[in-house]
Amino acid sequence: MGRAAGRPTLESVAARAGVSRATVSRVVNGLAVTESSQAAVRRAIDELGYVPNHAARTLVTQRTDLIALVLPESTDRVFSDDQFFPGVVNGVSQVLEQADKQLVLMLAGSAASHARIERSVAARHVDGVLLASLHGADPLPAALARTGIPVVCNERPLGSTPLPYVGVDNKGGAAAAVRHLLDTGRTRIATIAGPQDMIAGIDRLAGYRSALHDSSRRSIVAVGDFTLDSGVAAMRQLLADDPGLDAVFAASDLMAQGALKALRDAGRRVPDDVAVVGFDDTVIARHADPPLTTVRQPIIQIGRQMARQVLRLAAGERIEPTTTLPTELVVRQSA
Amino acid sequence: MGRAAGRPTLESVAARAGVSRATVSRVVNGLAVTESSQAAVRRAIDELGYVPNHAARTLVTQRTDLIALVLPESTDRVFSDDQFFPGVVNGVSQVLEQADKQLVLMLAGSAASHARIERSVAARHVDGVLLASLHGADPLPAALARTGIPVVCNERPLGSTPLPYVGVDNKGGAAAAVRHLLDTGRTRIATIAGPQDMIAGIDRLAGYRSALHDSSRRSIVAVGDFTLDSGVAAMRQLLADDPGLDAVFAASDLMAQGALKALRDAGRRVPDDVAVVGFDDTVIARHADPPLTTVRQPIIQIGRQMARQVLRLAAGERIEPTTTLPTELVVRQSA
DNA sequence: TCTCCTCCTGAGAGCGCTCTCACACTGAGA
DNA sequence: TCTCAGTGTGAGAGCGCTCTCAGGAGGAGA
Repeated sequence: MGRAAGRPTLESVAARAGVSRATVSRVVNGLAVTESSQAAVRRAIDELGYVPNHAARTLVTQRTDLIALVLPESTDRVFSDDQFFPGVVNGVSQVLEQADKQLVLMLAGSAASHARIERSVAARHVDGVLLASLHGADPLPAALARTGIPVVCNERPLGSTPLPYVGVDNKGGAAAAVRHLLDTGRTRIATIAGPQDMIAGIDRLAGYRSALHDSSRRSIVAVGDFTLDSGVAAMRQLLADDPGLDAVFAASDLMAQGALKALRDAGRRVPDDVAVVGFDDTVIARHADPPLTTVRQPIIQIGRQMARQVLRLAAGERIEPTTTLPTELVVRQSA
Repeated sequence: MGRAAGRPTLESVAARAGVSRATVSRVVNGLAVTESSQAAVRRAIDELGYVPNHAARTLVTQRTDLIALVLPESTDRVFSDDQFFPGVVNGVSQVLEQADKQLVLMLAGSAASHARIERSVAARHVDGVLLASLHGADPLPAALARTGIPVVCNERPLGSTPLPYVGVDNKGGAAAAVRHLLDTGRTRIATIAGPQDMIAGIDRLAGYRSALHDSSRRSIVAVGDFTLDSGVAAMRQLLADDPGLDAVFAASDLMAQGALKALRDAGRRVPDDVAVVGFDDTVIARHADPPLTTVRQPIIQIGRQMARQVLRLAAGERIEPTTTLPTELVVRQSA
């Protein structure tokens, strides 16, 4: 081999094909070139096994072909609770793969990692950022927005920074759940709400309230934090507050599962004594005992749509800043 | 501002601090420099908000500071089943964060993504690769090994390519589970094995067999694929094969949960009629009904150790190619 | 005072790519 | 035959950094 050690470069391909570096670059990037040089270059590329040097390209184009997915939950909780993040990762990764971008995962558990992410984004190590699971007080969205890099959130960010987001119809889904309970003859319908510093928590409670309000029933509310244990605790609380309740809408499947457990412990039968509806439609719901009636949200679609939006922004296109995906009631045996 | 538009460069910092580019570079990289230039440079960096350009640095150093985590499961299944991957991601990300590396997530579902990953790795877009959840026939490990890039696997890869790996004591854990069942007076102990093209499936079955063999009991085996549904099916099969069995060791918590369901459906009480032991100690185990006795594997540790090993390799250090982490029996109510 | 060694510093090359710009070449129209 | 578009191509600069190498300053030893 005449060439020096190491990977082949544009230069060596050009030499072999008998053209200039610029022409090889054109072929690689799909620009206009005569049939004959095209063929010569392609052959040289194959023979040499040439692959463009990503860093060199980034240096001049200012594109990194990297998209960050930032999960600002505490590192320990991110993946352990429900199936939401995995689903989002899945959807995101499908779209990025098609666009030939890579997914950089950043877990923003500690303050230190917060700072690190900000630095990394500000330094344009990535072309865009996907931000999931926002809490109310989180300063990260605003900080990232200030860097001027495209940011797309999962759910409408609380606080004053307007950022494009992809959400689901939490309110409509919750209302549909409550209406289902009303339609099946339930009269004292409680809810286990999610954390009130997250949109999913806030809007699902609002949906519950509005549907109940329409039927002039009174609301019975306990608040959890989307975890199973909090669902157990909240259900106990509700039973203590109103032993006569005959239905409960939980703002997550995990909390619904906790409710099932607490109800079983309290000797209530589901759905005979108390009907239970969850939210999310994760695997948990299908495998619960009894299988859970729940509100499905299209998790993978959320990921896909977030990725599509951030790619459009990164490409300089304008986008509709708000996407709301539909939710759908899935009736199983618990209600 | 005197400087041109865009982010500050080494050049502009140097100008402001009244030193050369080389000196600024030394400060940034922590090399020897006099106190006074040190201070001047640091001030200039602060005032300008300078952050090194990653691409430019990569171009010359040949380091990308990126580590890939490749999950070669089918894209749909990766995250949906158990809590294994999330845990690994968590551990990996903790270590990478400390080392100031970024995590690139690559889901290798389709053949196309396989090819894309190989190309990306061969082109040295990453400094190292972490390979999780290998199946027997997977050609990816060998292909990646050929690129000369550091690769660390989760579990000993099947096939002829010797690669460094971080595994757990599957055999010992399974044996401990079976011994516990024997010690508590069980005599007809079945197993729901995992897929036999994965080390975790193979070794856990081997552990079951060896412990049983030592006590000269006969083995009763059904094979699942680590999913809940397969656990249900396998348990039904086992009950049909041997209605008198009084214990079952499942090679994953998810399959154990499936077994619980099938046992309940068949009217058997757990642990009174049939004792059940799982493997993994995921959240599922704690929340099962009854709470699952299971073999804990230190999932986060696996991730951490994999990351540490790949970083060492990437730094040119030699490593012990094999790490086996201990497993531990956690006794709850199901056995 | 002179030499030698040590330590810090700056100049400059070069990493592999893209992209502008000017030039050559073709064929159409005058 | 000459001009003028129009098209493809090559030369060369430059992206922002690291790193080698030579030179200059300062102190120690003769």
